[in-house]
Amino acid sequence: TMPNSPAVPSLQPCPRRFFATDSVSLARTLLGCVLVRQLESGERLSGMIVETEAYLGIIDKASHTFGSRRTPRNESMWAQAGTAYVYFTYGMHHCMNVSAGHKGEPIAVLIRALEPLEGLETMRRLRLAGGRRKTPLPDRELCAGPARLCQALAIDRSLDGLDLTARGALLCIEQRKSGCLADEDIAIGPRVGIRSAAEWADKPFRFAVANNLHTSRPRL
DNA sequence: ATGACGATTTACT
DNA sequence: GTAAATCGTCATA
Repeated sequence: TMPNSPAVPSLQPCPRRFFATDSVSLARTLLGCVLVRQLESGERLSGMIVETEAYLGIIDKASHTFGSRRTPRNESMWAQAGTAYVYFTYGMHHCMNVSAGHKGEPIAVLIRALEPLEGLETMRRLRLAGGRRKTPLPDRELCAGPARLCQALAIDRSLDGLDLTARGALLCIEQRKSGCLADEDIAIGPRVGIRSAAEWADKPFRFAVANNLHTSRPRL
């Protein structure tokens, strides 16, 4: 894809201050931004962020840092804003978050779905390589889920702790020069896959680009 | 050392 | 709708 192709909006790297806010605000402003993965081979994979979830830290029963839990695994959630927090779960899946707030405040935003933009062919190959899928893979399922997008963009624990604002980083986020989405273009609902979190499970901390077809199930 | 669990995905009934 | 796949992580001992 050419640098200023009509398919990709005009972009600029998100600066530190973009991430240094509460996780609900960041979850909303990340919608429409582009997650870019620079492969070691030099190839560029990217997709527009179309679905996110906010995790509010020590008070949030659904958060990995609930009750100030601090372990080697979740250390990146405590790091400065704009740090990648990649964790491994269910014995086979990776999920990617972006830390928010400030250093020492363990809040983050989970990236749940992307609309693929660059490197679709490589994404398809990566998605087939890891999984045990037998049926054909539609483009709208390439990155429709937190573990699916990590598989498609080759994101694993080796990228945990990465500074997304560093120049030339293997992983970074770019924002549209035209600004963030309008409120009416954002769909809101409860977070997915949270057990035993009672009242926190129902809070409206899941956000998606309204009417976008590349989001995960259940649709908002 | 051991055991329970998980911010998921896939296939199948 | 249900269940299996699969193992790092963490709490308990």
